[in-house]
Amino acid sequence: MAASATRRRDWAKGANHALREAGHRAGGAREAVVELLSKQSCCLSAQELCDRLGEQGSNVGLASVYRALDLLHGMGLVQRVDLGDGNLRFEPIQPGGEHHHHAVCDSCGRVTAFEDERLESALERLAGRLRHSINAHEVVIHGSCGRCSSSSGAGA
Amino acid sequence: MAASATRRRDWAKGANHALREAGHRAGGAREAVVELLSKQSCCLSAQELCDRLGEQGSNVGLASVYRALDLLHGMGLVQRVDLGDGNLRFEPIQPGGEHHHHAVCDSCGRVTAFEDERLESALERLAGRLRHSINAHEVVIHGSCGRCSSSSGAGA
DNA sequence: CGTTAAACGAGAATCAGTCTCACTAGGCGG
DNA sequence: CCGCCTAGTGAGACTGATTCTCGTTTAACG
Ligand SMILES: [Zn+2]
Ligand SMILES: [Zn+2]
Ligand SMILES: [Zn+2]
Ligand SMILES: [Zn+2]
Repeated sequence: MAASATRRRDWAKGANHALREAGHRAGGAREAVVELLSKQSCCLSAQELCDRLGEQGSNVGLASVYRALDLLHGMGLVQRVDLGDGNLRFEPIQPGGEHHHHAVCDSCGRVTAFEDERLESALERLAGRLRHSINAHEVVIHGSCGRCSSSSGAGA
Repeated sequence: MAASATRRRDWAKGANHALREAGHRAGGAREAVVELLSKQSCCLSAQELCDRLGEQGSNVGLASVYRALDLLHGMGLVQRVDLGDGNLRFEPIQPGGEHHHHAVCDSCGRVTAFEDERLESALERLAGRLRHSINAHEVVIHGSCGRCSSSSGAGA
């Protein structure tokens, strides 16, 4: 989908702009993280980001990746995703609010992203019933992916 | 609520029974973990469980706590709760499906448990729309708790 | 009781994430 | 264009949660 590619490019542009606005310099490592992040369709761990940057020739330190992610997270530009395997992952937050959640297959470990409009509105309505404002929400489903559940017992 | 106390006792009984059925011996450490877990209204970290057991006189090793939790989790008797603070927490899964989710205050760090029937049914309906079976789900809300949001701008 | 292997406790090992520090380089006035 | 100042950076030390290891304990079963 071309629209999504455009959106990602916009996200990178917006993120860099926001960083400038907030008084941050244009460091190479951080821009590399932003650019790589903008190309992902789903979440990556800090280590994965660091490795991929290395493969691309940008030798970015892991600490810088964490620094950049932390900053971006603090500015509401990326969300942390915790799939329960002990590794935090990160993905861009689209300004339009478009986002997805994750389903983890407990048999094969595969992570599937899904969007669901009804779930989102259910979560919005939930806000009205809680004495707690909702800045962000995270939903993680555990179960068997289509592949594993069709092949009968889904070996652990 | 007495019903809930009964349910918790039932959970402990059921968990111990399931462990026997699965061919596990009745070890003191594991039983202590099960019993302590069954008394909690919300999730605890492994370290907290270990500390509390120590206070009660049961000198249970941290490794045994992890072992027990891992086993129980593998048997679908406890759920891991990840609130994003780097500590996994654990709580019993009630066989009846009654459970709650968690809202984290990004200002003060307080964790609030909530139950919401409508959210649960929304999640059940979601299952029908995904090519992914749902064995478990986890919802974490981030925002400001009632206390923090009432005191004006709720610091980042 | 004696045998056997699961369960246990203590501490070592691992590993994601954070912190430190000397060094590099972006931004800016001269 | 040059040099200063500080934010940004990379390597590696550090931390703390979780897992692994290993010698000891003890439940289960005859
Ligand atoms: Zn994703
Ligand atoms: Zn699968
Ligand atoms: Zn609060
Ligand atoms: Zn639920």
